[in-house]
Amino acid sequence: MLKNLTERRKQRNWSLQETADQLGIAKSTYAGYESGYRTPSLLSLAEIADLFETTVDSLIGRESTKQERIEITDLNLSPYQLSLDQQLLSSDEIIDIIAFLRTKRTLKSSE
Amino acid sequence: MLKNLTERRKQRNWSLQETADQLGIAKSTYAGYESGYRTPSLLSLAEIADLFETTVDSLIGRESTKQERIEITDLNLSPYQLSLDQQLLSSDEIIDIIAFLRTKRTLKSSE
DNA sequence: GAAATAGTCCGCGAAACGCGTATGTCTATT
DNA sequence: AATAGACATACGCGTTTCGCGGACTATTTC
Repeated sequence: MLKNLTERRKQRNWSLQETADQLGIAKSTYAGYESGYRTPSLLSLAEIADLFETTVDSLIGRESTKQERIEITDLNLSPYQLSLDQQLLSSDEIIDIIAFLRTKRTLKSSE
Repeated sequence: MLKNLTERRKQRNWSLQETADQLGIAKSTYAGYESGYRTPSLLSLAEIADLFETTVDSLIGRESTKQERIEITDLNLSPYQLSLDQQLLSSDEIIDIIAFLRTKRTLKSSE
């Protein structure tokens, strides 16, 4: 069940047919998504998100977790960049931090 | 095709079986997602995103245009927490990082 | 009212899913 | 060498769900 799909479309004054045409699918298919009778393929879902300028997470109603955990080793896979004193951390600095922290944690655990 | 699914799992040192168990699906099903041979249902996809603490958009490779900058000195004011190897950084560790990096930067700039 | 437009519902054939099972690889043990 | 266990990969089946075209209904326009 996609969230607010009808509202998004109506805000743009698009008909079911116009919207379906833009997505390259049948009108009845698109209508099925709005009514919840059908679930789009992932590809279609991404296209719908593009068309309505939103995220897939938003369309499927996934709440953004309040306290978001960022794994330092995954930084390059994430949409985040760390900075210190307004200066972005270089990848070398990130590597240094990882090594530094791991060393500290090893020493700490052997006490 | 889900992005970096294998890498995400391996970083957590989970086997295919463990991961599938957490998701409540068959191992071969989960393996199919990693290899790209199968596409999960939306419900499963949301669960996978939850498990790996990421967004569906990220999993399907929709680029988030936001490259969000996180200032380390402001971490306690932000909705983010940093972790290393799945273990949250303590406030002492954050302080250590700040000191460590500032020292490195000072040395670097005096060369 | 008639015609055009927009929205809803249905059932079919095709596609894709989740599953259990079989097989392969690697490591450790006997 | 043979065996066992853990993990990963591949396959094919039955079931489910999809996208589609078209029929039908509702709304708008003239």
